[in-house]
Amino acid sequence: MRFTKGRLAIPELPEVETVRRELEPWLKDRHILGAELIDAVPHVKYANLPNCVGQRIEAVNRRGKFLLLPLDGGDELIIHLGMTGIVTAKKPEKHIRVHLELTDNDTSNHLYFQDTRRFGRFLVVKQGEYKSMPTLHAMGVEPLSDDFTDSVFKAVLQKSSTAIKTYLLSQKPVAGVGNIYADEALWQTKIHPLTPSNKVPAKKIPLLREAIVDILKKSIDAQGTTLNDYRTVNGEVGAYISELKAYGHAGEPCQRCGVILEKSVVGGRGTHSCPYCQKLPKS
DNA sequence: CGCATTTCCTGGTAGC
DNA sequence: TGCTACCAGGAAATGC
Repeated sequence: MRFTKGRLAIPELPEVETVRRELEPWLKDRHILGAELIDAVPHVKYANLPNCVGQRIEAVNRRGKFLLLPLDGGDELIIHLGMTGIVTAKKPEKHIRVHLELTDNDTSNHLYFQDTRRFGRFLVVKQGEYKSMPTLHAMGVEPLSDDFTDSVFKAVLQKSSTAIKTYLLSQKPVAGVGNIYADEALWQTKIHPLTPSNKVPAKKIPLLREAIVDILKKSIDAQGTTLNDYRTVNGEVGAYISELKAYGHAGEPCQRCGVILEKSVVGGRGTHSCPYCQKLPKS
């Protein structure tokens, strides 16, 4: 599969972090004056939305791919972009799910959440209470924090025999790794996507950890310098896309060994890997 | 309980 | 050209 013109940029950790940095100066310390649910959507994804009205946004934080906005009344606004979620002050023409009215101190007092494919979430919980959100509740360590060490990563990989690719996507071993970066990190470190997590060779665990960190950091840098408007679907190729070695390159020669890269399905997700470089460990 | 599979949803696109 | 069928994805729900 190739990146075709108009293809959506899937929000992974680097793009969500870019969004967070944009939202912070806009939203921090504003009061929410009104909250309107625009479209008929599964209620659970927009639970308790009216509760945010009257509260002040204390911060704009990120946990994995989730945006967490603590409110001064003890609640927390959670935003997940899913595949197509866009947070914007400019009213979109279609697919608006939420409209917030904010403190009226300039022209940016309206917030719209647009979500074409309805995979996103926009809900209010009591601060830190993620029981209704199993992925967030069981979220692993932040990859860009000092807590993401070799020993921590090794310990969590020992806990599961699930395929390493699937386990990474579960967000349990480390937060924020999506389909693209999972494929990239596994290609980089020559690990077969189906390798049981607890069978990843010990010597490769530090390499995988390092690859995840490096790729995410590099991608954050690329997003920050290349995309002028993170809110829009950008059909042009972003800088990080040109760095991809595996994702989207099935049918092309591996840049390391020249063997044709394969496309497969792992855990129900499109998976790109090199049949020569990425071998399953003998067992 | 743990792991695997299915579901949600819509626009783009391949194929006829 | 117009129609149908299918695919992509993160997280939750369901199945085994």
